[in-house]
Amino acid sequence: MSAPSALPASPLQSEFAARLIAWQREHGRHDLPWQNTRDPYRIWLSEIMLQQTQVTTVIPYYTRFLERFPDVAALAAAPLDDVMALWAGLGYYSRARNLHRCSQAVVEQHGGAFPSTVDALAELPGIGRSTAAAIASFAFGARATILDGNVKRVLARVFGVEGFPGEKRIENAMWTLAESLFPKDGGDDDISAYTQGLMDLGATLCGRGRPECARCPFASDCVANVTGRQRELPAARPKKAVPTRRTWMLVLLDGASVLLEKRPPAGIWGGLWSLPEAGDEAALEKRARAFGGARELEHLAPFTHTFTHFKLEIEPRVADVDAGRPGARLEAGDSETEWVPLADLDAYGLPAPVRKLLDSLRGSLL
DNA sequence: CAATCGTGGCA
DNA sequence: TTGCCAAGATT
Repeated sequence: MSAPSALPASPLQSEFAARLIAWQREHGRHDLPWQNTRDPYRIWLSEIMLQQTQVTTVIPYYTRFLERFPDVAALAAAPLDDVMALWAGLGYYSRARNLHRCSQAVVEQHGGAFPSTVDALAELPGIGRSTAAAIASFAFGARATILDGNVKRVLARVFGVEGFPGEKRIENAMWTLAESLFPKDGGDDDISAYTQGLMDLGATLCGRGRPECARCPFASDCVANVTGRQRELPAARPKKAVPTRRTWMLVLLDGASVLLEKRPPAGIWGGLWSLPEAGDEAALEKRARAFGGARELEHLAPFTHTFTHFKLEIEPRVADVDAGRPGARLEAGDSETEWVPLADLDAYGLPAPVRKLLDSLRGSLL
């Protein structure tokens, strides 16, 4: 076990864990909904939801999810559509698909009990190295370090790690550093406090905006604080141009029912229900006719939805089913479609902008 | 290994 | 208003 060659040795390395554990016990968070349990199911669920997602966003989803699926067997037995509906709005929907697959793997391959080692956990869908370490350390007291966004920020500042942490070489160095800092001894409670302390320090005192260095247990040793470079560490992500895509969405109404189309299992909004789309006005008119819609498409106000990697300009169109036309209310093509009463939309997993669009429409129609 | 994959909050 | 990115994993 040697210090990472790319990083300078710090006198802090031997004291880091003990100081962090003490700080966590005194000043860390102890009452989040997924704390004060060693149930690997609850811990796993929270860790998956918290991937790239802030605590305040997760809490209501977590509560609802646990009510509906109180244990891994209940989740494994549920239809994927039900899981997607509960996940809708939380984003990164591959997490929900992998969550469902993972629950079934736990039931079918592990007898319904989560494995207790980092390596076995990391074999499961949706569980990578850091999430495996979080679950294993919280639920089973395993001696494995996490490395999430909080830890990267703390390490970059305290130890002065240069370079963008998303870059492979920098991330590798941080894994080595994080492992070298893990407490050499201590029981399960110490390990939990340590792992939680890494997260708490990054999420509370050492946030991205204005770190509260005066309250930090590492203030006197922290490279960023001592050199006044809190704003420059960790290095920012390299900027990239954000491309714009454009899509036409069809709100096809039959009375108080709307036509939904299930999205492909992979790609953006994979596995959610959405509105039928087309790449231009004429193609959407053609699709509307194929579904039994009237010829005239009413224009609604276009709007833009911004993703991390691109902007999507949405051109919404509304049409009614042409009741007098033979073959009205068809379900054409090989895509999966359903007519859904507007009052039942809550049971369907819709993309956030589609949810907003239909909610506003429902308000004006009813 | 760099790109992909959501959404909402906040500076 | 715009930019930035949060308890990352997968391909």
